[in-house]
Amino acid sequence: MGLPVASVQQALLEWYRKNRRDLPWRRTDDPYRIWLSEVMLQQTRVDTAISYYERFIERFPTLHDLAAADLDEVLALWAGLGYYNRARNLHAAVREVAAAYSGRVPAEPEAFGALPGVGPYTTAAVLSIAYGKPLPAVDGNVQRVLARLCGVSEPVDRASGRRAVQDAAAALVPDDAPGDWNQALMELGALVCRPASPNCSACPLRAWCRAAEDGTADVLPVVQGRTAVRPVERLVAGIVADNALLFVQRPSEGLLAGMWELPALEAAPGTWPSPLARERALRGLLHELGVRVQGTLRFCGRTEHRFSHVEWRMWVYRCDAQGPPPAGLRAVALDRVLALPTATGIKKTLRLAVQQMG
DNA sequence: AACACGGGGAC
DNA sequence: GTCCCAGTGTT
Repeated sequence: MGLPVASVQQALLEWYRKNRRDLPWRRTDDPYRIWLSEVMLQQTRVDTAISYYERFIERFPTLHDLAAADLDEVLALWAGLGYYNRARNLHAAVREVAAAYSGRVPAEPEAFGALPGVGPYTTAAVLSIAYGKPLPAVDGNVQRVLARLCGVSEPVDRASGRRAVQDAAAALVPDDAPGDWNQALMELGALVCRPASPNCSACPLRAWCRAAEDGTADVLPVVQGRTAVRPVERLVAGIVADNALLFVQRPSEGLLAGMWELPALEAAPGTWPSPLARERALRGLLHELGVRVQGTLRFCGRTEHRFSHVEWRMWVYRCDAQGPPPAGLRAVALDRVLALPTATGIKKTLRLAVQQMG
């Protein structure tokens, strides 16, 4: 690699000890809490995760508290954070630790890394921070920092580029303070070696940085690209019966698996080109559900929600119905709807539907 | 190797 | 609008 490893380590660790942010999970040495923070931080910014982490720890202070909890309550605390399989996997993993390891988070990479939701990054991060294991934790920040530091020009989301970064990370991780080192690399990526407009003049590694020398900091890391977002139109039915809104449950697999939402129709853009077409489609849905509609369908408004791979373009309607909720539908009192712990994409439709009731 | 899987903040 | 974040699991 050609890097003076000891000098680089010392420079970055010194910078970290002066510039590290005071984050809640940095005030503990409890492996469970460190693990929770790492799961919440997967594909999630620090600022977003903090309040969720605080609420979670308040409700589940120990691993055993979480293991003893119902999944529904765990998911309710996770609502709005996204990637809900993280919560399911963590809950299952914690139960496994409680049962198979009497509640002690395993310190061996093979055992810990075999738990659901624990991949290579989380294994290295948790075991280095909680147990001092010298494992290189490579996340998006580290990928960017090392691609620039070492001048990796291959795409970092391809095998060759990923391997180059991984090798660099393995060569750099120190034996004595691997947890601080891994966090220092990530902290540098978050505060200085940012995706856009990196602050190279403030960087403790500038003297050794290939990208700074070559002037390529703004083009590294090279990423091949991601798959396009697929647009989907949705007709959403706010059905009011007996002062309550009717909900249906999403399929147990896939996007927002198992969550409750307002009944909806989904199709490719252009399927319902006119108000009449939308109303006719919705009437069909209501009939299928076994809802006895009373009066007219009323348009409440449009809203959009972008996921990582799909975009919902929604029309929200409301109507009144009579009789008890048909099988499979669940009634929620209007004044409780907006307090429901649910995904943001669903919450947007609820706000529209309830707003129009006023 | 490619894709599914949330949501939001920065530009 | 675009990018991408303290990634993992499935196919």
